[in-house]
Amino acid sequence: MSIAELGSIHHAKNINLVFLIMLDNFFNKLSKAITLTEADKAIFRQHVSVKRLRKHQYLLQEGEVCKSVAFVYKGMLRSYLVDKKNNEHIIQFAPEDWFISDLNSFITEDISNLNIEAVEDSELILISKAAHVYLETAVPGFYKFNYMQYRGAYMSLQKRLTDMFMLSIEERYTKLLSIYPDITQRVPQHMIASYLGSTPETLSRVRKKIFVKKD
Amino acid sequence: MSIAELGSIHHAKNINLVFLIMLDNFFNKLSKAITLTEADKAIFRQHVSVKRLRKHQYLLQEGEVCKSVAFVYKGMLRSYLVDKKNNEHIIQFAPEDWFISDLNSFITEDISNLNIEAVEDSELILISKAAHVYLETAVPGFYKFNYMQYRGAYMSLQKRLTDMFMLSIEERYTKLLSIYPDITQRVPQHMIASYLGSTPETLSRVRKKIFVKKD
DNA sequence: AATATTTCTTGATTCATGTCAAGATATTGG
DNA sequence: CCAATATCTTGACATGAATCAAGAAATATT
Repeated sequence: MSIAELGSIHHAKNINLVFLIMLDNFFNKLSKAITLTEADKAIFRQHVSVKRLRKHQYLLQEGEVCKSVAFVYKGMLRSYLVDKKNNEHIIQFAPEDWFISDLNSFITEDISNLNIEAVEDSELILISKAAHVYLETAVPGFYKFNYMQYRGAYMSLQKRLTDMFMLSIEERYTKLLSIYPDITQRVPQHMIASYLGSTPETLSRVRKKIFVKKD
Repeated sequence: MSIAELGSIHHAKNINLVFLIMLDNFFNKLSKAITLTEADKAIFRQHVSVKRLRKHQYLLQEGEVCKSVAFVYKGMLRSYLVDKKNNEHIIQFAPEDWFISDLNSFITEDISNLNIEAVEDSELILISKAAHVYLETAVPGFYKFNYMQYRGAYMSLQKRLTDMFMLSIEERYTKLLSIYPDITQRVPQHMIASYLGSTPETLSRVRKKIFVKKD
């Protein structure tokens, strides 16, 4: 649903207000890294759209091309892969203020093997490929933002791979608990297990062990 | 050794020539993604240095801050971590035409937990932190190059994590063989095992199994 | 060429974690 | 509020890969 469409339906005023509030969050996120002028914000307003997803609905299913980058205003999404044995492997969680997409598919326009699904009812701001390309030239700060975003994402992923190599499941779990207590509480444990590269049973046993320790 | 220093020692002409040849490789690498003017190249010549490393020498040892990004002109480096049990875990190989550093330490200037070591006698072009910052503004194309470099590195790492989740050691090994036959031949097998998140013994058995299949 | 060092292979054993199954608990929807 | 569904726990067992150890092969060093 683009802003143009929003303007044409009932209660346009309220819905526009919601749209503007959502965008404010988005601008705040960008403003932590770059400076945005009012003119910049106006350009964004014309080039992004919003989308609502109920729990279990998909933003992207494997086999499709990833057509947009999503900024999560409300709710939470997850991206995951399904292997030959039908096991899910979670790549990323994206709660409020995070971005999510299949960058590879988005850039190359190849078919994605990733699923991106709402873990909760969610509200998103979407930036299409065309908009993304346009915005990077129209708003130079956005180019800079993405530069830092990619660099940061690379460094985080490096850390995650390091943890996979260096830490036991127990250590990885307690680390996740301390860094993202929020996510670990909002998401079923079997998804945490999947994110950590383990199984629900094993994580359950790890938790039992941790809680015995603390008593 | 900076170009200025190079100019002041014996056989300056020859050494300068080597320096220029090394830089040409570096410029070719950049030119695959961006356009470099002669003026740009001149700026680079003034802000990068060269370094030779004999096999087993370090570019970076854990506990130090990563002070430069290295472009490998000749030879090969590896970056790796050492865990509590003194096992090495290889993060990256960097043969000719690749870059290597601990990006995290380089950016944040925090102490690195990574070791970067020459696997073969190597010749490098080094870009210091100050030079890197300067070059990104003095040569806008370099900023753009790094944008793409980080984005690409992120996508590659995503694939590697995916492979760790989805593929067996055997599959990961054959995939590595097909994508980087070069690296797998130049490096001892126990390092390949480490890169794949396995042990020398297990990789040896995997290879045996693969070769039996092919007969 | 000879010796030392590194690398690779193979067997025996151990161990962590996955798998399967069943029941308990919690959550959601009519 | 009850039924249906999803989630979590626990036990028994299987299995893949790590570990330990020793010898073979290859490579480097003098």
